[in-house]
Amino acid sequence: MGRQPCCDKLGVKKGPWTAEEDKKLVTFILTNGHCCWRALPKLAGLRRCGKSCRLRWTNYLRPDLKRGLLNEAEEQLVIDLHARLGNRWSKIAAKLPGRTDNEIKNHWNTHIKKKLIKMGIDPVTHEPLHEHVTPPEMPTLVDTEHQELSKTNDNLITSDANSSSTLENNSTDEHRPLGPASEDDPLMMSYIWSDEFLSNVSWSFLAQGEECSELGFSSTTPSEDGSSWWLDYEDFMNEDFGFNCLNEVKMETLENDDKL
DNA sequence: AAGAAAGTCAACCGCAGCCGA
DNA sequence: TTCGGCTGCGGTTGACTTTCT
Repeated sequence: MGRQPCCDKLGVKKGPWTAEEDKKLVTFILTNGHCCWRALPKLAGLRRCGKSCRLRWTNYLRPDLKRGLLNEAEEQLVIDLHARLGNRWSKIAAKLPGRTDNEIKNHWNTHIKKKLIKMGIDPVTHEPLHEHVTPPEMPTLVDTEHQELSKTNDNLITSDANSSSTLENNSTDEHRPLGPASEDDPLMMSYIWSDEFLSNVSWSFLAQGEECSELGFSSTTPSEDGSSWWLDYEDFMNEDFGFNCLNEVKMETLENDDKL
């Protein structure tokens, strides 16, 4: 017998998401929120399982996500948190605004792990791998790491409002994108955050409002300009997700809109 | 230029925990 | 208290890209 599959396997698509699917998912969530992931694909017209939708949204489509590699401050924070929490990636991700557990996990496995090993530190225990091995970097990290990290972490963890800017300021990557439509993003993301798409979202607000009320979702009043859309979206995100960093994203987007 | 090897990361799988009936 | 459904989490896979030979 065994466990019931999370979704009906028949007719459920797997593999990479297409731009069309992304558009459907984003439009639906922006319009309706995610009531329950299991029902969402059907309601959104997607041939995906709810799990897949949730993952796609949380790891890639969420508007508050930072794109690009972790900067040094974030990396140090991950190392410190990993020393305390172990492989609890979601807990670690919770301390890094705009980062996902999957992203951090991948970065840990591909970059940080190797970096630590190279420095003679066991990435699992965070202890020196061999007592007699003291590479040049070792004293720097072992002796000063916790002092520095403590300072860094205090800044990063305790100040929600400043966390993003702190990270940005510490970043060595001058091109780190602030908003979702960054130069690193694929064309689809550019489209999603383009005026064309945003106007389509407004269409969706109008078109699906009736259906939403039938389903018991909260429907948002559509608006014709992008700024108002962001205000609605911000409310939605704050209420449903508790996101605070949208102000930054919003401002960035609005600034870009002004420039265009 | 071409094939192999290594690196990266999006996505999937299955388990654990929570919650309501 | 037990059971079943749902969500979230962490481990893993595999496709794609980049680097090396």
